[in-house]
Amino acid sequence: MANTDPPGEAVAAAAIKSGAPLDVIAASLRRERHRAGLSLTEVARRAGIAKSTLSQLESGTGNPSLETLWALCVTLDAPFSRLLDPPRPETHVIRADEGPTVAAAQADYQATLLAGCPPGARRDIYRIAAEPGHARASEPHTPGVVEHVVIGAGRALVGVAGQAAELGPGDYIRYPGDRPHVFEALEPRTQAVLMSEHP
Amino acid sequence: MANTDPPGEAVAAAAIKSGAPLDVIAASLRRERHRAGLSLTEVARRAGIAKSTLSQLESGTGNPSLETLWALCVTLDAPFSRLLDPPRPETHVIRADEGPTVAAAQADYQATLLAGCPPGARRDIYRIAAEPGHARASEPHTPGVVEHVVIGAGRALVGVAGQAAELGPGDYIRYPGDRPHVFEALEPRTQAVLMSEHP
DNA sequence: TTCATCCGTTCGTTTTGACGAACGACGGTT
DNA sequence: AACCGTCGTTCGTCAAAACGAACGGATGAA
Repeated sequence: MANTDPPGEAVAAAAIKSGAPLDVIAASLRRERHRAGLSLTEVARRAGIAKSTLSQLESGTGNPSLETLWALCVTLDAPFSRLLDPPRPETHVIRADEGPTVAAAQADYQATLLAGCPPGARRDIYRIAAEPGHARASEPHTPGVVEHVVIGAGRALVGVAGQAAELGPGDYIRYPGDRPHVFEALEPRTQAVLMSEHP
Repeated sequence: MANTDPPGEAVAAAAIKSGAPLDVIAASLRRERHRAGLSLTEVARRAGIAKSTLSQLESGTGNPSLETLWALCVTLDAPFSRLLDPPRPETHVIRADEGPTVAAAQADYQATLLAGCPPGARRDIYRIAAEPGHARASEPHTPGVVEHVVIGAGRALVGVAGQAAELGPGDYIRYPGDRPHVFEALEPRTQAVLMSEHP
């Protein structure tokens, strides 16, 4: 497939002005600077760059070098990724019987997407409801993915295939998601929270 | 505090050669290119940059512009952050009665840190065990924080103070963590998973 | 063997990002 | 009023990033 979109997350790519990282960091630089309560002059001084350079960057004119960007990230105490996505938080409730069901291959395994990967985050949160039966085997995802699971009720065999652990209520496991792994309910009405974290 | 370290995550900063993002991306570019099974010439062609430029970047010589980096990220289908941190995932289990208990102001509210903010992520995962009694009120955290809660057992009143929702097993809520918020158990032995997500 | 590709690196040229000085605007003192 | 300091922008200069052509080496086909 061709890659006409920004890297990172497909969802974020769609949300943000496509293919224009310059405008994005321009806005982000201003935002982060104001968040820190600093003047343009002061930030430029601390970062060791000319304030003219910063001025142009914040106005969207310019194509900063890695060193320049790095210096700004350091002084603004902001990770690189924060300069590439906007924020937005609000309260949202999804009841136990609501929400989009993502995987229902059989009726004995249901994954509900609670919080899909928005711009700025690299994780998906699912609610898992599973019944005993065949194990739910997952193919490896993209490299670097880490999955976190906390059991809410019931028991389940979870983890990398061959090294799966038996978990009960309250138990937590973290394992590499880029290898084959399983989720097998051992008791009826097993519930869990699964977080898939992309690198 | 002074910022003599690379941005992003302090832990990563310590792990990686400090203050030298150039060497890091140099190695990352080679790694990602080989992962994609492409030649230097081919990647340069697809990215629309001179292969001499890419050659110098991969050898650690050079200070790429944002546009150049972006083009490479797109053609390599790699998020920005992947070029700045190495990988490392492993399986880890924390049993229901294990793990560092973070907050136990009273015995009726316990938060256990399951996965602290590692390099590359901006979130903490907690297991909450609470008993009815006084509400657990939290002061606002740093701006932009979002909290996610899924109830595992029992019932609880969760959310921004004044707009809290009553949740039962399987229910999910997401709310801005940078405003005062509460977690009040309504039934004995209430269990939940809480994820605090930093911007 | 010779020829044809492809690989990745090196070198000279051109484009451009970073710099520093100067600018006008604004707000607070004296 | 005049003066001071700081704000953010604009402009000319210079160093450096990106380019394109040519290079030597490895591989495979004629």
